[in-house]
Amino acid sequence: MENRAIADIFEEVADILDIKGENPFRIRSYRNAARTIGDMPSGVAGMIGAGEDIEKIPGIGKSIDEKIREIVSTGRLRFLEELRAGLPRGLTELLRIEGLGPKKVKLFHDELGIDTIDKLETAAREGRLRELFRMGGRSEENLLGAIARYREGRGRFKLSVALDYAESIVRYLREGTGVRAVEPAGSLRRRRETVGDIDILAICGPGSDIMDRFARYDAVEAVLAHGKTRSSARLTCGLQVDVRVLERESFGAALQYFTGSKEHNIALRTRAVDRKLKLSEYGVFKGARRVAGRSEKDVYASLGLPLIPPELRENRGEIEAAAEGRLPKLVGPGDIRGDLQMHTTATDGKDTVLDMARAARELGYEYIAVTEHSKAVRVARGLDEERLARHFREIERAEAAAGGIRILKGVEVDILPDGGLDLDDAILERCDVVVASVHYRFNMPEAEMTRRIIRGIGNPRVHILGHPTGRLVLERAPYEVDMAAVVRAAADLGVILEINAHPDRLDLNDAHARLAREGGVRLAVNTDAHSRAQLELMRYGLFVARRAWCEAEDVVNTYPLSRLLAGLRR
DNA sequence: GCCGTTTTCGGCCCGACTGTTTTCAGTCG
Repeated sequence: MENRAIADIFEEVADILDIKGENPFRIRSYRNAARTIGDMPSGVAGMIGAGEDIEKIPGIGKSIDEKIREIVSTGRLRFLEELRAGLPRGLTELLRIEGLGPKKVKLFHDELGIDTIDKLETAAREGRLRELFRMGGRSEENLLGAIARYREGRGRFKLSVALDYAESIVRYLREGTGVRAVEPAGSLRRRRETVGDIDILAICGPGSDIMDRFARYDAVEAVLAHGKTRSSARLTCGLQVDVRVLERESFGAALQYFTGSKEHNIALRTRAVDRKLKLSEYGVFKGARRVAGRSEKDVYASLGLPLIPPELRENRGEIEAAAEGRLPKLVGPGDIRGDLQMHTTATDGKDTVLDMARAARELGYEYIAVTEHSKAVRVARGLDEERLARHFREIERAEAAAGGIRILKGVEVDILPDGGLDLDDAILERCDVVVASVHYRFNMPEAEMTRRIIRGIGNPRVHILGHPTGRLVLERAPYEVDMAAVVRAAADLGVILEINAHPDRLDLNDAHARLAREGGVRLAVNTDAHSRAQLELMRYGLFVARRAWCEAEDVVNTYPLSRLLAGLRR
């Protein structure tokens, strides 16, 4: 039984208790437990099998411990089945509609028998909802809009898309009159792989035109709200952007608050309460007196903490680590000395080896590895043994011509369905860097895919496992693979796992990368660039590495060339 | 339901906004 499945069961329990109007703190306990289990890197089922004490995990007490054991041993939870018996299945789905919470779901169900989204839509269209207590025509309109958005299923955007817009809007707003500061916040600032909307905070002097200026931004499709302190607009791409104007005295507290995550903020406010303080978006208060708020650093300091990097603010142990002075020194762009996966005109890349090498040198790199596809990747005109050998001579010529950068001879060899590799050992022996990846036959059962990958990296010529789950952000689910088993194998074999920096891949994701790091596996952050310009996508991979708590030491392409090469030989 | 440097009971994060009201419940982040 997967952690995800156990977490989903507790989420459903919480949803039903919510609709039933149960004690909100009891409900929160179930939601906390769901999140804790969903985030855990190792399988709860396995831990129980190994005799570990689940009840020791914070947020899991006697009752939930017993329920987890029941789920793991029987695959079911009687408590949930009893709860379900009391109400129609569609009711919990109604909670997913924006603006609809447990109270209204219950009201609609009790008064009008609404238990599906279709019935809700009909009732709203027929104007029957406005008959109910505290409901009106406006509420019906809003619900119809929310239903439409829910059905469209949109709402999240890739970080790269949102970041491009956010950076452009921030630059644009900073040029306005009377604008003192503009900073993006939200999940964007935490560098989550997808974001739902963009939050921008500003400090303005008197007579500032910032809100009018924002409304005139050329990608704005519709202004949804236009006030003195908060404006909201939808861009033509569908992204919603909120701009808030704040007082300088509370800017740090607001930046902290709007950066989140919600879970991090709740934990932080609890810490404030423990210290007889109150934390809100306006500052840290002792009674009525503000003791911090101007900068984020002050806010954290007033709670006895160093500044916690935004990427870590997920309430996944960062507050405890900060309190104990063991926050990681996160890897950053300045640490990167090279890039270990890229493609050129020899296969499906747009630029030559020499162009790529010169562009990498411009970025200040000491080395790159050129890693063409192998022959199994037909669409990319992948190389066979003979063409790869000829390609190595081109690499040598390019290295001489580029001057001052080492071009490692590499390949991205396919891991075939049976776990064999797509090229002879003899040619792989001649490579400085062998990346092994899966590119087709994704729909295997988990056990088979896990065996395939572990056998693939078991070939001692392989140095790096490329994009280890094959997912494409918001487009293609990862293939089914037991990542904990792959991490154990990589640790035993000394194989490096890749964080593919391409913003469409970001694979490994943050949770898996952290699992790898904690399992003693080293990582490589590679762009998989197919053009010179794409070499600059490195930052997205670094965002993932940072969210995974990685330091420079965890990432092999921060090493000087000699250390890198010494570490690659197996 | 969980938790404990106010420790086995009595707490549990905070404030704004919306739409409906004439004083506020529900929802959101």
